[in-house]
Amino acid sequence: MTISERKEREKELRRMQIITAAENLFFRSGYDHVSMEEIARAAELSKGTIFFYFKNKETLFITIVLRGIRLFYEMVSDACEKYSDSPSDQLRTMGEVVIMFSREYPGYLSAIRLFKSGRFSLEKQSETGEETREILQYSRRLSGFMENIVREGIQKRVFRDDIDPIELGIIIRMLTGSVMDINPEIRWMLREHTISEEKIIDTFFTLMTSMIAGKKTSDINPDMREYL
Amino acid sequence: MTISERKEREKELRRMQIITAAENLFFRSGYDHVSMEEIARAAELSKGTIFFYFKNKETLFITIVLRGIRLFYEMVSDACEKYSDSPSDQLRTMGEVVIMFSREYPGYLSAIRLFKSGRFSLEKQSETGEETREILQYSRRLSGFMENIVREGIQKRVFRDDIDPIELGIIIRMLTGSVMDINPEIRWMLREHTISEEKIIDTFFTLMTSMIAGKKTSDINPDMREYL
Amino acid sequence: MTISERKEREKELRRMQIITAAENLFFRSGYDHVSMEEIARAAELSKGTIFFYFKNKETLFITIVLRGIRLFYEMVSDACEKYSDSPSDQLRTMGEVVIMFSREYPGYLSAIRLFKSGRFSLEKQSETGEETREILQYSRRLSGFMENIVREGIQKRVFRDDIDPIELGIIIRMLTGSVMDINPEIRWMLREHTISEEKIIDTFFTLMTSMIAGKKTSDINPDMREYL
Amino acid sequence: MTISERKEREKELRRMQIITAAENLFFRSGYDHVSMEEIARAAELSKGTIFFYFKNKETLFITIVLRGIRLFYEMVSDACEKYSDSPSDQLRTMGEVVIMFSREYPGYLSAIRLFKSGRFSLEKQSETGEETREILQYSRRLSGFMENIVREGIQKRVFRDDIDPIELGIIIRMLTGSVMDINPEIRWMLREHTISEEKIIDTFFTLMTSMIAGKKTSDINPDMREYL
DNA sequence: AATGAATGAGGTTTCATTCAT
DNA sequence: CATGAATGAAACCTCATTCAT
Repeated sequence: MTISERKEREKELRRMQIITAAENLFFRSGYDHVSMEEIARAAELSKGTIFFYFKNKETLFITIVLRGIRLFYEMVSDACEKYSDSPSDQLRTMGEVVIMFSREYPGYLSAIRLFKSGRFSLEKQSETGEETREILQYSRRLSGFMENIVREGIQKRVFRDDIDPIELGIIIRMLTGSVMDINPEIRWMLREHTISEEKIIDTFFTLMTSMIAGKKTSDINPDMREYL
Repeated sequence: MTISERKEREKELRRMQIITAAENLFFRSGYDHVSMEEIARAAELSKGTIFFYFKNKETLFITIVLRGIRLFYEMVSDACEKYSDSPSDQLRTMGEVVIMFSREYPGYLSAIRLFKSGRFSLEKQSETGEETREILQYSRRLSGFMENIVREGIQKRVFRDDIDPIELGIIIRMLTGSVMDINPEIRWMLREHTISEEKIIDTFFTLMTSMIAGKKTSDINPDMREYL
Repeated sequence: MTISERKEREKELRRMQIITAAENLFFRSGYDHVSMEEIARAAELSKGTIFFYFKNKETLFITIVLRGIRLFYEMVSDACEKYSDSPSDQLRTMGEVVIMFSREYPGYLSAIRLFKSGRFSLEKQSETGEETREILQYSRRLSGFMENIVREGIQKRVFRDDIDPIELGIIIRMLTGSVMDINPEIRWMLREHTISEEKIIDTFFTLMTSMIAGKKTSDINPDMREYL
Repeated sequence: MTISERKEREKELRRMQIITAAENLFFRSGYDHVSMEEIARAAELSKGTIFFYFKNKETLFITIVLRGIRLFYEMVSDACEKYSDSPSDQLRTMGEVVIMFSREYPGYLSAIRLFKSGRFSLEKQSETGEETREILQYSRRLSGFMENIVREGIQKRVFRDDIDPIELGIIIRMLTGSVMDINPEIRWMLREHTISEEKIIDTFFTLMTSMIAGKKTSDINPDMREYL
């Protein structure tokens, strides 16, 4: 059995070799500016081999997206396990993870963004279905984390309860999204005012926390009682 | 002179004819999936003519981006002129413009996003320089609007003053960006919970306003003190 | 108008240039063993130009098939006009045309055969529809010629009338087909016995004529009267 | 010895397994549209194994052709043994076999036709020599059958003797060939006139028999006397 | 100013065949 | 014997761009 295991391992190695090469190129030049030929050269394999491992350029890319989202998920889920204290802290932790990810792996980030832009969506469902489905799963689980934090925050009366918790959850998601999305323009503004990314993000979370912070119970919207 | 004027007018007309055709196609199918051939057919002109008016496919696209950002700028500046009341209201007004734009002109929005994604950046500077520069100008002016609102808000003591106004401006920009970016995923979540886009956006601005609003220091939630 | 006419003529010339080059290669090596690259080289044009004139390798091939069948049709129709004498003679004339074609243009012949073999049929209907339809038209008209001869032969009581004229027509088509199909094997046999193709074909038509020749009218199958 | 025998048997089994799979695919989709990969999958073996048993895709195909022609030969030779009666009946019998084969094994038929079309001929002689030679042998033996019938028919004075028996033999071969070749076009005509294939073939042989039937001996061509 | 034929580099993909294990 | 990973040549096709008219 060890022999087939070794083969399995080697095959996985080759896959990684290809993925790594492809990642570098995609991250540097963008999906459209990279050819399978280049990927092959970078991986020191033949073009045919690339197509042996990945049916498509698209499939290869989506595999990378999947890797990215999986990585992000691990980071989030690790962080959530450690700090199971106050919802506020969890939220900030989550935000920190988001920022870390967006700084450490900007390539993955823009890959994920391209994937979600609708560029790849529906046509070739059958071919890439496997990975696509998995990506959606992770997305949903990530949403779950967020919702849990919000629900807990409201239950524990540390988050304001005059807002539908679901809406609050969604808005927090939107906001965190905006943090990940520190685009070149913003970056340029920061440079111009010599403000570090760390600083702005810190301020951002300070504001967000204060925004979410709890209110007196007398203000509680009766419709929302059920969530408490 | 009238004869050259007519020619000028006709030339401008042709340009518009092309831009309109290209817009429709780009907005429907995305930059990469539209060929110059198609654009020519849609504009009822020949491929050569397209290249006579636009050096490049890229230049043509950037021209459209410019149109989009100009349109956005007009909307914002119109809105700002009319409602020159309280900074809070101005802010909300601005948000509303943002949302209106993103709903009325989603095509321009994603064109702008693609442009800012770094896909078109540096290589062909010289060729597209003209338009690119203008786009940047509008971007900067838009930032200016925001900064003014924030500055005014702080001066009038309606915005919190415990935050660097520049940072506050940037963060507000980030947040408004996140609203424009109501992506498919968020949209899907909204549908699942039967929450309308209008509702979520209204809530969003309510929250944002409260976040930015000036506070008496005595109101601070003790749990949150550390963040201030 | 002369200017656009000239352009038209030149375009037609290019088409012919390509067709001629492709024909030579297809006839020499067979459809699958010829690449568009080769055709381009042979036509002294770029690959792109070939695809500008012909959407497909398939379309190019079918155009050649159409040329072949058109040529065949002209030959047949010319011959039929000249010799409007006895049906028997018409039949023999037709046979002679068939043989001439199969000897002069064996390339076209096998192209037509490949086309009819079902290799190209249904998948890309829309793309090659135009030519395909025309090919079918010619085929049908050719069948018409044959049917007319047979009908006339029966009416003039020079063909046997104890056979359903429709069946007779079909069989004659099958037989003439077999003449066109003098394949390598048969050819090899002829060489081995030092019999010329002319000789065997002459004999063939002698036999066929005697086979088709009329019978006493008393034998007429009553069911067939209507055709007379 | 039993052990090597078993191995031998198993090897033969594998061969058949491959041939059967390949046949099905070739017959369904045509030589060029079937890949070795597909064959391997269908045979539930690996690609490498296919190449172990058959040097080539071509060799594999030719093996199938050989199978087809062998099968045809068996059918003909069986039929000839049983009905050793009159040459006319033998001829009809032979025709019936031809038709049966073309209806029962259309796949083999078109494989044989492809093989004879010159597609595979000369280049790789050395590699496929063995099978090719055997195919030729069977072909020749089949011709022999035909020639014998004709010779006997003439000797027994039931076939016309005003025709060179060799020529007659060849023509009969051509004709029988035309029956095998009931191509889609003819088939379509038959359907349109609601004539069954059986009917047309019956009529065909009726006509052929009458065509071949004997003449008065006084008409005998003196040159042909030697054959009698 | 307008045309559209011509280009050719580049893209993705397929597949027969080899070979180390 | 059997496997299947690896190869790489060659296939078909697209399209932005140029240029003579």
